Amino acid sequence: MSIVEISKVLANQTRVNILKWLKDPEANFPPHQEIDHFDDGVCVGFIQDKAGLSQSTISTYLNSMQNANLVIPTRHGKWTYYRRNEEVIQAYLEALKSDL
Amino acid sequence: MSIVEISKVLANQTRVNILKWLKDPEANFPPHQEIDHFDDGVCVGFIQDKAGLSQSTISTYLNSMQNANLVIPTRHGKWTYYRRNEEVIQAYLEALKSDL
DNA sequence: TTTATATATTTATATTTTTAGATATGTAAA
DNA sequence: TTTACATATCTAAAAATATAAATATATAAA
Repeated sequence: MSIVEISKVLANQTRVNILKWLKDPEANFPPHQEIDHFDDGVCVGFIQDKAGLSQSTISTYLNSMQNANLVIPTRHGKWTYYRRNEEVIQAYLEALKSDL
Repeated sequence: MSIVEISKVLANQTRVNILKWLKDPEANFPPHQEIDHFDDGVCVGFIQDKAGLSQSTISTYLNSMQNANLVIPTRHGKWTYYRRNEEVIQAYLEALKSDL
């Protein structure tokens, strides 16, 4: 986990928004139909609709966020759900607080 | 002060390094000759030497950091000294903690 | 075992960032 | 009032990023 790598992810408003939205899926997304919870996060399609960008762009963003370990993907059938990786996010905040 | 704007500054190792170095000028830079303190920060030339990048690059970096209000410039004679803007840095950490 | 759907990957273009050389500007000293 | 020096700005090229269309892949349903 590097400050610079994670800062690069946060240097884009849509990616920051995605992280914020995933803090409270119930408040920010409609209920899933396949499953009745957000335990594994939110499916890509919902995130795409909310962000208003193309499917490929959102997939690329989620991939970069996953590479930085900021989100965790879980596949259920046809869908991939993404949730926040709270430990890494917290570690980043701590690293900033002590290093920066 | 926006999370995205400041994150863009932090998305570069040299700029992060500069902020870190400015936390402890005595430890990271030789003493100034014109003045005998670091109260207003460190002159551009010292930062440039330490970073090992060109003068114009460092000047550009410092300008972008100043635009984000992360550093404060003070001119003394021929020299410009840069110091951290602790309030903005702290506000950024708080914003991240609550928003992110 | 086709077909439909969700997501990922590839390809491509436009924009932004990085970086430095050249030049300009501000200031102090000669 | 030139000159020297510190820093800023301008210009430009290379690299990275943003973004989407097209295509591929994975999975479930028909």
